[in-house]
Amino acid sequence: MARAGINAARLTQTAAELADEIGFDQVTGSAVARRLGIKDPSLYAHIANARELKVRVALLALEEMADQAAAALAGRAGKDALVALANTYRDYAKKHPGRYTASRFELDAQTAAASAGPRHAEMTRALLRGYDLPEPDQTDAVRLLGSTFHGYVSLEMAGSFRHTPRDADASWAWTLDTLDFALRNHPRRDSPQA
Amino acid sequence: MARAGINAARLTQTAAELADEIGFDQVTGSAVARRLGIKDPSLYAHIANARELKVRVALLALEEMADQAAAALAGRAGKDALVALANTYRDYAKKHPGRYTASRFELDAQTAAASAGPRHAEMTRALLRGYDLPEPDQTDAVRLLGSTFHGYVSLEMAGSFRHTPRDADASWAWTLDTLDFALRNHPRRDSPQA
DNA sequence: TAGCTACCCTAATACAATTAGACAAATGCT
DNA sequence: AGCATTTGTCTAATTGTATTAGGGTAGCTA
Repeated sequence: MARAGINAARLTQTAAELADEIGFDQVTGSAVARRLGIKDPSLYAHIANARELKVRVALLALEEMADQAAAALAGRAGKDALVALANTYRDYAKKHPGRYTASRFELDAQTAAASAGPRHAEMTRALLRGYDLPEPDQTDAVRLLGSTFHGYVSLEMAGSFRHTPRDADASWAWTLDTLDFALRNHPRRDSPQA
Repeated sequence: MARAGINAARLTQTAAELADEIGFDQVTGSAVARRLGIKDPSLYAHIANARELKVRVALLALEEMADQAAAALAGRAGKDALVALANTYRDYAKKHPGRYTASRFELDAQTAAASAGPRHAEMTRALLRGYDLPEPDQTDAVRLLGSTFHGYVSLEMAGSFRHTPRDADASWAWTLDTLDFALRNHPRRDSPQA
């Protein structure tokens, strides 16, 4: 049989496309093999198991999002930067729902540490420098922003906002306004007294 | 063969327990049947398919959380109520991680409408009356709170906060402080001019 | 060009989901 | 109690996914 020219990157790419089409949870090694015109067992020349395929899609998504976030943040600060970062995630999820879901796939500690995951936290932290928060508030704010962005995107993706007439874009804008307001005006922790 | 005394409720209960032990994604009809000492095909006398089992666990979780939220909110208002509601979700997720994950399982529109899901939104809305927001801000705030609560809980559950020394409880408290502050002080939309 | 390695295949196993059909247990009617 | 019906469980069988073992060849390498 002729060589099919498969490698782990192509499997990952195909799995990512499939995820966006049919949902990350529906992605299966068999489906990927089928789409590439190879037999299931051939997968195992390139990946260890089906889980690795999902992990690779997760890593791809984290990296794509981090790259897009970095591009969106370039040259921006303050609320501008906040909005740019937030929209990067939301837009990515709209365009690549399967990959976005993949990005929430649970990685083991080492894989997570080596992934683009930490870059996201770093970018959020960088953005927050514009708000001049003392530690540990800055860390808390990183968590608040990550939580709200992810929560909003995932609820919206799940359709939770479709039952109320209010436009999801408008609520999103209001949410970002509110976060910006809160971070700018949140009572600062007492500075150490003299 | 003797009757095993199975019904849909017992299947659901068992599936929920299993979810908390091994993770919602790992719950399988076979595993539930195994635990109950029956054969796989016997499941189908009680449920239509494996998806229904997951849907039922999701509905159970939504209802348990709604009941606990209602109890926690009783007699509270303002920030007190906000904290009580938020902690209900976070505590439930800590105690029942599999069920919590199940509660995010995507339901079709009709099932979702008939579920306890809407109660959650109503309770959040009720709580927000203490903040006296005009519409559509109130709706936006419902979405903000839902997003932040869910986002925080799901990131924490996924271990995203374990890599930074800052205590997750402390960040949570700060987050709730910040939301309360934002909702109390957020610039109100202009009232209609005379 | 002989051989090595990588890659793809077929064959086979195991587990999950599901359907069909047999049969006994519970239920209910008379 | 006696009989019919419904219900709950089983065995057998099918399909799809994940995975291992082992064979054969394409294409590089010496």
